[in-house]
Amino acid sequence: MNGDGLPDPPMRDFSRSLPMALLRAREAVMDRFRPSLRDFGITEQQWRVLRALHDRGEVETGALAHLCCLLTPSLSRILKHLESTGLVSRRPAPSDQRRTLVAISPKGRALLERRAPYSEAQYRAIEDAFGKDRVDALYETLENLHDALEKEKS
Amino acid sequence: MNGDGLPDPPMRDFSRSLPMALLRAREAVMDRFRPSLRDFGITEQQWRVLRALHDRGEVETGALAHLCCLLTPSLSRILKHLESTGLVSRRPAPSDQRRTLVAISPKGRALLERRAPYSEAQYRAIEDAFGKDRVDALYETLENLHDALEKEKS
DNA sequence: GCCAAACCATTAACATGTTAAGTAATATGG
DNA sequence: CCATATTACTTAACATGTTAATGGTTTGGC
Repeated sequence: MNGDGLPDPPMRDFSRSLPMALLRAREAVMDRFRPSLRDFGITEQQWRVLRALHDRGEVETGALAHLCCLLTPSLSRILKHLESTGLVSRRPAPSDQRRTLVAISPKGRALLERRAPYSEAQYRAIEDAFGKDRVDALYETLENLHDALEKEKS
Repeated sequence: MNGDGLPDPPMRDFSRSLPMALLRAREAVMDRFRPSLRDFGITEQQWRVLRALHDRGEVETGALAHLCCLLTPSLSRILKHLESTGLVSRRPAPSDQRRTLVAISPKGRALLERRAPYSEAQYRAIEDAFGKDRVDALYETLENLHDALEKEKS
């Protein structure tokens, strides 16, 4: 009871956890990509960083974190690692010494282009297994959910 | 070029990453739940464990990991922590000394029941923002995607 | 120009994710 | 029975997730 004379609403079934449902689906997808990531000796997050820099060119750390869906403390460590292995380079922004500009190196670009076909092959396998139209619809649903929840934060 | 005289297919746009789309949506959802988790001093993963044990009673470690979408090394550390704070108890299975049975304690159940209303309130807010029918449809899509990708592993 | 506030990145500390190796108990073939 | 393989869980090692604190930079008001 909760003071109004009515019982508390029952706790939802454990199977109806939205974070778990999203996580489970994501893990099923990642299972397809992990083998080639492992073969190329990089992590999922490192791949995201290389991928973003390849598309966008030189990017500030904060913007890069947002693009890759990483928190800046995580990105800070990841960049330290990628820089030490020569896959990216960093330099302070000329106009604002607080900011750091990050760019992919030729070595990083080469790694990206070697793995890309393996990644694309898995995307095709996923579309074959689930249907390209359903995958496209899922992208849209997920973006709409994200937007609906972000909007409320104002 | 790749040997057949045709150019490699272009790399997909960075915005079309299924792992990232699932992660972004999940983060938007988790942003709603993190404040109360923090207030009650437990992590998302610890909550999942308590939630599963509340529903299922005494469960073996391996089965618990599967239920909570955790890897067994992670669960091993989580259980050590939950046991040290008195929220769960462990005992060897009588029939097979390799197996460990885990159960929620009264203290764990009390914590669960105190936080549950905050969790439920956020589920209602999410359904209000996105629509209950669309949330239900998303659960089904995610489960179907999971099943379609798992089926191929045979 | 000066100082407090805001900003950007990093570091710190603890918890979990991921893969590989280790340990103890049980099942299995001979 | 016994040696072996298999199973269930734990440890280990390294990378990331999460929150708080730190340390330079810049901005804005004065």
